[in-house]
Amino acid sequence: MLTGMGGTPMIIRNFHYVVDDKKKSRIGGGTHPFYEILCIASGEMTLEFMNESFRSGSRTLFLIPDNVPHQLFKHSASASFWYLELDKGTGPLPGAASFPSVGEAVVWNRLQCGDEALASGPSELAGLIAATADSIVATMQSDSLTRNGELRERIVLLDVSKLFLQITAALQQRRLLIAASPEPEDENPNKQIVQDLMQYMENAYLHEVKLQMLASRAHMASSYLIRLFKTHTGTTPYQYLQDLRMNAAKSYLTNTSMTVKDIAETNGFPSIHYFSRQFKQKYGMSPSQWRQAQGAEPADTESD
DNA sequence: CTCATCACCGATCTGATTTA
DNA sequence: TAAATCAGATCGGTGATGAG
Repeated sequence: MLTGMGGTPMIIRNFHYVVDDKKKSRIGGGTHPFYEILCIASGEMTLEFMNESFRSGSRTLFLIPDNVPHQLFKHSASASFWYLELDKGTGPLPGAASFPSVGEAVVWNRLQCGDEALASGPSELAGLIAATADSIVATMQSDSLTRNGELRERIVLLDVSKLFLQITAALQQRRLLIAASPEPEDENPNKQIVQDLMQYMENAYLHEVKLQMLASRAHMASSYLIRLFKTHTGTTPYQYLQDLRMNAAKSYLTNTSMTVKDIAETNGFPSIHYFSRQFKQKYGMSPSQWRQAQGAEPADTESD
């Protein structure tokens, strides 16, 4: 563990290096309260997360924030990857680093699927990030540190903080590049406001989000905000929020045995009644019927 | 006990209009 | 002409209730 200046420290909950050559395409996923760093070492895989599919090959580093449902699929005959699960704790991270938000993780994961993936990216930061990721896995697998688990954890957590700082720098650099490019759309301050609100909702969708909160955040009337939001995204703020919640809930139905009531509460729905009705409206069947149709395990009394 | 449905009330959305 | 507001329509959110 890493002792900070106050609060509970960040700790490593789990590390695994996986070599998978089985036929099954779905090789992992679910949801858990730990921040996860996932690195594909070889093969081609898809991460499904926040209603997006991120398909990428080897030397890719994905970020999966805590409590965000996700699934991992393999496309090549064999694949190897490692993942590190972190309990965030409440204390500060070394070097004033911070865990990338859900919105930042989405942007980062998108970059991993494009030309700027870890190994092939044009920026030298990509090389530094790859080196830090290599350092993490090397430390976790180091024979000489097996007898001193606490020291190994401290070294890895320092690397994790360093990795987050490097990723933050890469995202900042990316933002500067976008700001400098002459795309007329990005000069529109309203689009920036809408993007800010989308990011805010991606971070806060598990809690109560009121239109009035969004309106005061954007410094405009709620009715005008809805119009603006729809112009840029094709959907309303509330609908966007509901989609985030519904997708998260669907993943819980598939990957856990939690009751529908618990899933509704966990994903920001105000009541099971409302969740159930919305679900049926959207997918044509009740949550429990949908779960059965997916072949997922039925709800039990123990929640996950 | 869990989940689904119904009816009512309030929040959200949209068309019309005004303002700068 | 774009930005902003208003008022009415629509839909989201909640409590009560019943089925399995």
